[in-house]
Amino acid sequence: MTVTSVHDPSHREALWELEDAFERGDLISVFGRCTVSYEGRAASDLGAGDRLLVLKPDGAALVHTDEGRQPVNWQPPGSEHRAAVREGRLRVVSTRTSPAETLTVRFSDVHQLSAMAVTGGRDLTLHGSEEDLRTRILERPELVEPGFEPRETERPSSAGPMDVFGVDADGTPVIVELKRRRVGPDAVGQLARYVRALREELGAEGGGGGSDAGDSEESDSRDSDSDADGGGAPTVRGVLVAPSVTDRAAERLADRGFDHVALDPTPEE
Amino acid sequence: MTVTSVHDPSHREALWELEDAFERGDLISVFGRCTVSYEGRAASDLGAGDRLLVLKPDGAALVHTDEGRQPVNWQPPGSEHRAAVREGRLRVVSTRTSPAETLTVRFSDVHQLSAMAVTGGRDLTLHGSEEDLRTRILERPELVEPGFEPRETERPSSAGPMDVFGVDADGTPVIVELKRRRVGPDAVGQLARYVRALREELGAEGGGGGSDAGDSEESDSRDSDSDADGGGAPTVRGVLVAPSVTDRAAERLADRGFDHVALDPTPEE
DNA sequence: TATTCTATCTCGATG
DNA sequence: CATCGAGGTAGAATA
Repeated sequence: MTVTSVHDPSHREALWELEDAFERGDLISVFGRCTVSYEGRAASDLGAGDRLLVLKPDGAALVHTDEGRQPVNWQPPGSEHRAAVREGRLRVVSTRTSPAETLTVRFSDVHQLSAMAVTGGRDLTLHGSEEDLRTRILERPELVEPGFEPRETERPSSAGPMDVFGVDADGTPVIVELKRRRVGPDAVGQLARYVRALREELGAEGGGGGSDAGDSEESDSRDSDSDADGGGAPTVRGVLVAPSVTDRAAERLADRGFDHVALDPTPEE
Repeated sequence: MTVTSVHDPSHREALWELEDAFERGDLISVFGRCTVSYEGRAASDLGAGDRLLVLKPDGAALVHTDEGRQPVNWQPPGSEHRAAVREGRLRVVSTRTSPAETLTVRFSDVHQLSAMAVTGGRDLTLHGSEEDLRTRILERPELVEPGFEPRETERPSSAGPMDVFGVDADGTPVIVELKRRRVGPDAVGQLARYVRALREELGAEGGGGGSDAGDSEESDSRDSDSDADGGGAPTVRGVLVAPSVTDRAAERLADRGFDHVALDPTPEE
């Protein structure tokens, strides 16, 4: 049988089952009353209570209470689990290095322990991610605007890689920033850095402007005012593609002369 | 007994136990072979495999494989769990609204089902958080620098509340930004926004300068060059308190004339 | 290994 | 309800 399970075991019985399960590489769940302490990147203590301890063969450990999506305490994958009986009580310790951290679970009662050998089915297919959005736009560029032609994805710049780079119907360079969900002002800032970087790049190429284009990501009002269509700086358009934007983000988009295209990562159902 | 547990139940038996456990408000764990599908903020499908399903009385649902700290699929607290047998198979569905999302787990085999009534011990005490760092600095301001006097925490500004605001030995205003761990350039940007906001505020108060101090968070090189000690703008110092900074962040700190104080949230052991 | 960015982030505070 | 920021964020991609 793929599952072993003991109900109200003694602490010693629980220890035997745990060690066997570690040996087999099982996925383990333990119900019991316990205290939990953690020390590592931070430190925490949790008093006695009924909880669910999950131990995975990859080294992950999770302590769950009856509330919340997050475990109340945990240990990341790559940790090592050990179990022992001390003073007649089951104790499970999970440790890892870099950073050094330790999770200790001390049981006063073990109510139920189960272990299962896990096989197969690790291939999750997720739809509706930012990559889906990129795919969708490359297949149907007119969703951005009529006449838009994608030229490159992940085009490098001094401000990092742009999501999509292309030209509009007039041949003007367009930088498209993709977000799979509603965005705040930070996304506009990101787009602004790309636009500024490309303006400097094209300016340097065509005429006088920006030197080696290094670090100053946050200065934007150097060649102020004539942002939208070319004074001294070359024209580069910025388009933010996202399902929606916050009010602040909309203000900033308007300030910068950028456009927003409302688009979901998945076709409307 | 606080725990009920069935080994290799029929799908109908599993359903009965589940419904009883829902009724009692138990914390539930189910081992079994299943497929999982999610639809809501995104969409995903997961083929057949052995997994652990955790159902919480607060509505949270977690599907764990043998790897990773994160569940492969989940539903947040506030969802509603329902169970049924369809075509002879146990099916668990967890739904919530706003946003509308649904998690469906279809079992081909149920290996083990346990349910426990959970009591007590929800009071986690965590040490080493950003708040600990703030407390530590307020108690020992000299850790920032000799002569530093904290005046306010969470002082409001047009760029949001500052972590700690005070004055240095010369009476110069100092903005302190706290981070509990190693920081990148983003934290410097955050600090820069506070400093700029306060300069505008003080400038408007004292003399001519900045108008209504609204949105343009990312322009910084307006009164360039004489940043560090007063040209036209009033002098405001920025100090970043964190255990360490990345190279990029260090460059930016130097550019802005800001200081870095290396400090952990907890006293060295 | 270290850094950067995304996430069905989660979670809490706040307007 | 939306927004904002912290997190022992986790996890992936990248240099």
